[in-house]
Amino acid sequence: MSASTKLSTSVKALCYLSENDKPKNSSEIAEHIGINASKIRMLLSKLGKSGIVRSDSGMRGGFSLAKDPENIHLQEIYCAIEDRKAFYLNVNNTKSKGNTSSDRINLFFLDLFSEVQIEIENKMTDITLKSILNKIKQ
Amino acid sequence: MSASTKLSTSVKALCYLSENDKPKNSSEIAEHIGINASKIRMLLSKLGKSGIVRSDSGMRGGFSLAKDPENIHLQEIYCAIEDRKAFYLNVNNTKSKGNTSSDRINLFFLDLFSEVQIEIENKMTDITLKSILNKIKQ
DNA sequence: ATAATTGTTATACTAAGTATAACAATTAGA
DNA sequence: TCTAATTGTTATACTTAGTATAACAATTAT
Repeated sequence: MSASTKLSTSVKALCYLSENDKPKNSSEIAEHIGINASKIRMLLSKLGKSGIVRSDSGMRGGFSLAKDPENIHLQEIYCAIEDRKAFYLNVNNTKSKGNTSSDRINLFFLDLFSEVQIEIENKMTDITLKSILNKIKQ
Repeated sequence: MSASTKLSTSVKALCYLSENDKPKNSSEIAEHIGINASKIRMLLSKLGKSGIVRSDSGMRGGFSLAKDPENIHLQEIYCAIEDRKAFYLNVNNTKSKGNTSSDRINLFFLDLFSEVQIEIENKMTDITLKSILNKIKQ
């Protein structure tokens, strides 16, 4: 599952949870989104560790939002489900970490991609689950 | 080869060509960059079709820059070597292209990613091969 | 003719992504 | 205490994308 797909899938699950007071189990969420229940559990388990959702094991268990939608930021969701930086881009890393022209071009691109990275992070920090809910509701 | 690796590899090749008046063949370029000659030919062939490099077949053939470094933009290089849009991100596309909440969330992310896309393109349009050469030379 | 070269296709292999299943651990309720 | 429902995690099988290289027809200078 690509980083961007994980992100959109997580948001779908969180939007669904926001519509319900009672906990929803992974099968219900999975069916609503159209994705496998194991996968949704893997994602929501991570969101649980970051304190975005609450999960209860056992009978009558399930998932529910642990915070208000206006206090859940896209950036926070992303960090919860992904280890590496958002939309990480690579350069062809040469063996030498010296100072050849190839090394310096790699550095140039790493800097450029890192700038892009920061811009994306800033953009995501400004977006809350609440604002997404407002945009998508009709 | 990922989009970002193709881009950095192409720039390495173009920088190398800019240092030389005489055409360089794929073996020389490949050895300088530390990559397979076939691969470099695949990339430079595309850059040739976009008029960024000139390629001559046959004995004493090879590759050379077809334009001044100040007239070669990163965006142009990217478009030459890549069909799809830069750093394309996906959402989990549901079967229905209807108007379910999942569909609307997909649209939200497609819009967001498209904004990011435009910002990256603008950034790349401002960067010329000449400016990269200046930055990396010592 | 010959040798060097590009442009393109093909091959073999590895890594990443996708979809799903399996099951121990946990918990509510009979 | 037993049972059924549930999470959290690991495992499996399969498909797709990425990586590295080779092969060879077409082209061209000598």
